[in-house]
Amino acid sequence: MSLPSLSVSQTPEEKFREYLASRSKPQRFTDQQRDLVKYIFEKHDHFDTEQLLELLRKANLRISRATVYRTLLKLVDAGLLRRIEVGERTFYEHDYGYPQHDHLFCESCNKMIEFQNPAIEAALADLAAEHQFQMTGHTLLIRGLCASCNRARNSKRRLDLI
Amino acid sequence: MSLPSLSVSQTPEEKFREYLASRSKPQRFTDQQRDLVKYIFEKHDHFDTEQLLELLRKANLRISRATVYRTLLKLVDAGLLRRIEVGERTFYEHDYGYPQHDHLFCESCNKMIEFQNPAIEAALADLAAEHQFQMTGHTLLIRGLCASCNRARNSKRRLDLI
DNA sequence: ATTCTTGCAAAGCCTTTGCAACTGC
DNA sequence: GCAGTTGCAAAGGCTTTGCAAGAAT
Repeated sequence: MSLPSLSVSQTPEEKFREYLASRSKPQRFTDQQRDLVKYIFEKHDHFDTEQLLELLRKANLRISRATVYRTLLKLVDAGLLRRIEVGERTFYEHDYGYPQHDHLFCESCNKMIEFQNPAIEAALADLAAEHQFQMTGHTLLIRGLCASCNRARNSKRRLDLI
Repeated sequence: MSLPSLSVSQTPEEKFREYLASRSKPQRFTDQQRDLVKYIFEKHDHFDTEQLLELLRKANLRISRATVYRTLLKLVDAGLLRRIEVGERTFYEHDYGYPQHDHLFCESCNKMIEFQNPAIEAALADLAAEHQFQMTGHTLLIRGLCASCNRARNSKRRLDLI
C-alpha cells in the first residue's frame, strides 16, 4: 500500500517451496498452492479469507475453501503472510519482502494505512524493559477517521449548516 | 490487577440501571443481570465468556449461556466493560471506574499485565497527527515473557547445562 | 396488563477435519 | 507406488436467535 518493499533474493514461490521441502516430513507443492501464492503476491493488500475466496472466484481460480484455509496456515507458518486481528475479523497481509509495520484503520472507509514509527517502537521497548518483560512482538492498531474521510465529514458538516 | 481505580460516584449496578432506563425503549433490570454485574465487579480481572460461565457455575449462579452473552453485550454498550481481542480470543475487562490502559500479555503463563504509559500515548497522538488521522482509539498488546516466566526459563536453562 | 427477558434448543458464522479420490515426488 | 493434498460434506467452536414461559414495571 504505502511502504517500500524490502529487496529479497527469493520470490515468494521459491521461499514457500523451500519451506515445504525443509519440513521434517517434506510437504508437496501443488498447482493450487502455486496459483494461490501467485495471486496473493501479485498485489500488496490486506484481505480476509472470505474476500480472498470471492476474489479467487472472480479470477476463475478454482481452489476449494478447505484448501485455501489449509494453504493460508502454511503461508503464515512459512513467514510469507502475517495474520492481523482487527476487531473480530482476521486479516492477512504480506510478511515476506515487507517491512514490519503497524496500522491505522479508518472506521469510515475501512482503509488500512501502514506506518513505521521508530518513536513508538522505542517507547514500546522502554516500557517492556521497565517491566522486565521480554517482548517477542506486539499488536498495534489505531482506530479512527482517515484524512479524506475526515475532510468529507467536515464538508458535509459545513453543508448541513447552510 | 495493578492500576489504581478511579473514584466513581455510582456503583456499577447503578450505572447499568441508569443505562437501561435511559434507552429510547427502556430495558429492564433483572435478577440475572444484578447477579452478573455484582459478580463481575467484585474483583478486577480479565475473562472470556467460557471462563465466566465456568466461574458462575462454580459460584452457583445459574444464569444461562444466552443470558450471559446478551448481558455482556449490554455491559459493553453501557460502558461498564471493555472488549479486548487477544489473538483469536475475546476477553472482557472493567471499563467503568478503571483508567485507560494497555496490556503486556505473557505467552507462557497467560497473565495480563496492565500499564499506562504517557510516552506511548504521546507517540501515538503524534503519529496520528502526522497522518492527519483523527484517532478515536487504539488497541495495543505487547506479547512476550513476563519477568517471572523469564526468570523460570533462565534457571531451567542453567540447570539444563549441568 | 404489557412488554421485555430468560432459557432452551436450533441455527449461523467461520474454521477445521475425515475420507475417498487424486497427484507430486 | 507411496505419502501428502484436494474437495466435499460433515463436524466443531463460539455466538446469536426464535419462541414459549416467566418476570419487571
